[in-house]
Amino acid sequence: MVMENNQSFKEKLINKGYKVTNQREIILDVIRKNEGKHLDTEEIYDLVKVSLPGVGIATVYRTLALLEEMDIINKIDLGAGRWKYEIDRNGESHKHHHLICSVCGEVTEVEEDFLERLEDLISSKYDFLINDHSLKFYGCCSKCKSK
Amino acid sequence: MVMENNQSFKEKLINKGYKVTNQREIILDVIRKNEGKHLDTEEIYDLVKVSLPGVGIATVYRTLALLEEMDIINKIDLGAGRWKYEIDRNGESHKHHHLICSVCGEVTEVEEDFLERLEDLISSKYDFLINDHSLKFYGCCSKCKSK
DNA sequence: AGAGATTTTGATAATCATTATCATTTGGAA
DNA sequence: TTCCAAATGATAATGATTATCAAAATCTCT
Repeated sequence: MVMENNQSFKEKLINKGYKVTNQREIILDVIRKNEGKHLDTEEIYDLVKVSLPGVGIATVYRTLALLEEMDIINKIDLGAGRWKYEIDRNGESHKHHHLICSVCGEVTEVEEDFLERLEDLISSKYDFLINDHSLKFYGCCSKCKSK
Repeated sequence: MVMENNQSFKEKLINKGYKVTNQREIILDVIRKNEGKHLDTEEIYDLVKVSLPGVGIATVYRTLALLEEMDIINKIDLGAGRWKYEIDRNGESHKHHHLICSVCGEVTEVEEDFLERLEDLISSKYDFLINDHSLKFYGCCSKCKSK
């Protein structure tokens, strides 16, 4: 029931005056063990129920909001009403882009950032202070192309 | 009640076997007259009621879906559950980006596209056929900066 | 370890946006 | 003008998320 690298999570909860509960540990564990997939709330709920059959969906919503507030996870908006949760990597989540396959829905991460020059141009031309960006490419992944 | 440049809209409706109604003409007119603003369904509904007090919200939803299907408007996903409708410009809607102010919510269009080189890199490296992209910058607009 | 104060949880009601249903009205061809 | 299919408006249904609240669990203090 207890998993790797959650000592710091426990400490963070205690430091903020929150209580350490089985539900919170298991929900974070499910997100950690499924990095790379893009799970929605219902899918996280189903996976948590494997370890904790009596868990309520409201607890999943509450815990996801808590983890987001604590900067442990980020809610990544994929557009078109789709999103996923992923572990926060020291605020570096904006350093990658997403390829979203319109056929199978697969989401691939592009671990690069070529936008610095464009950001400089835009922030001077539009007098806009850029804090973050989101870049998504929609199309057809290699697997679906070959079918 | 009748407005400029809706001849082609009438023709398109007739060509597709749809009927020309006051509701459809007024809803498209409201969207045309408010280009640049980013209206959601409720705001469009309120503006349509000025000319057509008895209109139902369901008709607004139905007509927006119809206009989208006919490629007359595009639903632009701004992320974080926000979106706007804009007139389709021959499929060139992806040729601009959006600056979204986190303070006042203002949406500014950036009428440029610097992503061609990046698209080439990504499509070869990831074997992904890119049909469209979405690029959004989040931050603070000039008006909010000066406050 | 046990009692007590407080937080968290699970069940479920409430909410909000959107979609479906259906009787009535309307557009447009004959 | 008549007639039928399509469109509309009112409202019920839906689905996702949030709020409520009594019961259970956590953690502090002894």
